[in-house]
Amino acid sequence: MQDKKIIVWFRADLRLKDNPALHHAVSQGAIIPVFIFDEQGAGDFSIGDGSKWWLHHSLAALSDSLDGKLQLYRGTTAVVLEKLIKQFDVSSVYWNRCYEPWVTERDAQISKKLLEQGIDVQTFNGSLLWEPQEILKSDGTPYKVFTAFFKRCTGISGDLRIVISKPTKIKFVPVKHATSVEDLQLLHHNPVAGRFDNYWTPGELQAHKILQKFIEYHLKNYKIGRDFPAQESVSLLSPYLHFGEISPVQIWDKIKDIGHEYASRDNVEHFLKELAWREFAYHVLYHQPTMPRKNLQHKFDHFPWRYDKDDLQAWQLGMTGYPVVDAAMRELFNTGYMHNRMRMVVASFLIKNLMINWHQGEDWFWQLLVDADLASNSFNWQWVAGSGYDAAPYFRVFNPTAQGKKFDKNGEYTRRWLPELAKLPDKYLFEPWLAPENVLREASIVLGSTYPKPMVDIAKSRTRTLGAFNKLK
DNA sequence: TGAAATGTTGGGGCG
DNA sequence: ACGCCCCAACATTTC
Repeated sequence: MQDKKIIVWFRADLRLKDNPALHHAVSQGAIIPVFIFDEQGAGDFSIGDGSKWWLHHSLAALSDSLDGKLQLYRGTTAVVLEKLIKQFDVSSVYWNRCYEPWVTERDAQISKKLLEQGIDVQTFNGSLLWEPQEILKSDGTPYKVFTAFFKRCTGISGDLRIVISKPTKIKFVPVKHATSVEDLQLLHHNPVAGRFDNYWTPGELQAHKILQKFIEYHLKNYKIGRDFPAQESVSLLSPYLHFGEISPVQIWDKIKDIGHEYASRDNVEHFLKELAWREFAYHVLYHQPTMPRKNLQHKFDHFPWRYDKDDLQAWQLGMTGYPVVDAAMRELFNTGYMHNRMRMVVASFLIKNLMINWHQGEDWFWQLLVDADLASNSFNWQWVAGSGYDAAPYFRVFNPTAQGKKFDKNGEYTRRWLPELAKLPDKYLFEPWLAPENVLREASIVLGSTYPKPMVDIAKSRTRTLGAFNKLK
């Protein structure tokens, strides 16, 4: 009997190990592995420069691991698939599910059309621990509070699927197709290309190396260490997770029973909880598809945001005059990544000191982050803004100076990204405007010239925003 | 996964 | 010895 021909449609699952769609396809016939670059329908959230950069390298890595058999296309997904199906007499299309509203909508249409044509369509869960449609409160409504969500999910954690190993042998349908990763032009006119090259190695292989390194050296101090941006105490797995170079099931499985020789229980559980926050973001996005643009708490709809292009740009480029904020924004600009605590600090500054709409920050992050993820990004911006369901209270405002003194005590992180302040003593590093003339001169700093003066008064701007908030009630 | 404002306590200086 | 004040240190409340 002739082999069944199955298209494995790669999306946010750019890996061979623990890939349900690939695994099932390989066990049932010969495959055509396909990736289609198609951003039609993404609206305001078509792929950003940072993600494009990562995707390029990630696809190159996947293509290598598939012996160059990955078929790459640029175009309308439905059209590409149908053409392939006709050309190669394909019987089945398998893929792992995605959860962005525009993607689920498109995929539902594609699935319907293919089924009507008698094509066998099978979709799988490859990207989440707990899929949103399966987790509901006893009253049938989605969760709005993390703790309850977490309790429910971990209560049924025995239901997590077993990690699937890499297919031992893959049979490919012979396909002649010349499009290479370069032809997708993901690095074409991409301003971050080159800039990010020094910091990352995308790909499945590296994802596992990084996880291993994290477990060996950093997990033991995760709970406390994760607050200090100069330390390497965080996993750095977020971009790998976003593109599916590693799955949350693989990570969860590897971490959950870690022995005491590597890390204590509270460190392990704290890390697992962070994975669960990602799940919660997907849960809320799935059930509330307007999350990327609409306040989850509607009373925020009447908030009198300022729109000031220059202020926004000063924030974007790390020229606010607050060293901790600027260091973090430069880290983002140069690497496509920002440490978690710093994300909270810069978001708080934009929203609560500059009083600029969280959408502006969301967009800038979306453009640059290599781990830009619709669910996590919009969820967390709403978290900081206070407009989310289970969000930080609105009045929680970070003070960049205090955050620096607390979490970057010896200025290692701040100096790393702000070389122009490198020679400033610790005492004034987080508030250079207080430094005496001679200290500034010693450090070769001219405020307003080599480094900006603070663009707002922290106390006054905080009061202004809190006042505006109080009027909403 | 805050920070500022306000309240309380207790030790030491001093008349 | 005692009361009073000051203020640091910590706790609580408020935004």
